[in-house]
Amino acid sequence: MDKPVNENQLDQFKSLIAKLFQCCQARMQYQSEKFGLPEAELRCLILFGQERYLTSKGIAIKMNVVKSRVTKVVQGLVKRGLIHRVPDPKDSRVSLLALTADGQRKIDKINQFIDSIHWEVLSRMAQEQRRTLLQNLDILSASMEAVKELMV
Amino acid sequence: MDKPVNENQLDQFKSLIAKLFQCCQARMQYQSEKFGLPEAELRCLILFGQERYLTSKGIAIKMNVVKSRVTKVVQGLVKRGLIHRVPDPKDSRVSLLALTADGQRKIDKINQFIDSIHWEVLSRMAQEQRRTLLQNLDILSASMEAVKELMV
DNA sequence: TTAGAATGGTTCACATCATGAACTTTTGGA
DNA sequence: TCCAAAAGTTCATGATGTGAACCATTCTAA
Repeated sequence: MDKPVNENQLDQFKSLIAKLFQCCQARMQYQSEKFGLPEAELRCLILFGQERYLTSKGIAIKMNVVKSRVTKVVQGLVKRGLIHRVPDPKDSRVSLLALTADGQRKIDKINQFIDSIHWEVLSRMAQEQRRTLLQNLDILSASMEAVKELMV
Repeated sequence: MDKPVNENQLDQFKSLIAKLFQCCQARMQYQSEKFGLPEAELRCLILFGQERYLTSKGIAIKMNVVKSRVTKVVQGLVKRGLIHRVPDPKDSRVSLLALTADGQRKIDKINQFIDSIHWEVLSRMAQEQRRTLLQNLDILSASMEAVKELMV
């Protein structure tokens, strides 16, 4: 009974996704500039919003990046005084990373900015529209996630 | 009358967008691997799907990249035998770039892959769902586009 | 209990992506 | 005709990322 995906839908979909992607990229570039941090360091810093202490390994997993890369990024953030190392009392191989006061302030400002951008996007539509949009995005993201798994 | 954006919606929205973005990124990495081309060269190659001839300048604009970068990318594609240069008869400063037969074959395969991925995502939902999704994405993309303009 | 495997990090070499300045050649306008 | 603008190239620099080699330290199994 269900009609198959047609050409038009496919093309429209491709172009919409491409636009969304570009907007996200532009936002990240902008915010890197605005806060004077390389994109990777900014992405790393944000992780500390969720957890008080992180290890290099943990960061590598969350950032989906190899551990030697994390070494570099963390060095950058330490040099900037945004995070600092504390030795892990349980295991002397690892050092725990945590925000400094400066880092906390920075992260607050960054999160505020990110929220404001997303808020701005949502606020341009009516409440009802927002609700259905989120429903649809949820379905889309599940579908994309599933296809991504096939792709490995 | 309209309720304002609430915390929950905002967080949900942020996380959905982040997921979509990651899926797109993963797809591009995968396809770069699959076709044995650096991401930038692949992105450049695809531009030739729309137009028969491109100049370095035109590529720079479409890729949103500085012209010296284009020089490098084009060199790569020429070295791989996927595109070739023809002198512009009107202006000897510019060389026109065009696909070789190999390049045409490559681009066909790549587009087929891209279509198949997008098709796969869409085909996981019912026709009616697809229709409303596309409508919603259209609204979203317009809104994001508008916010992006504010951001410059 | 102690040798050897596994784990957490660092360093280094390498590749890709990207910018900006300096430069060459050609074009086009005052 | 001369000079500014435009198209490309080259070069120096920096960010992002991988993978291999290497140290410590910790865990495990004979």
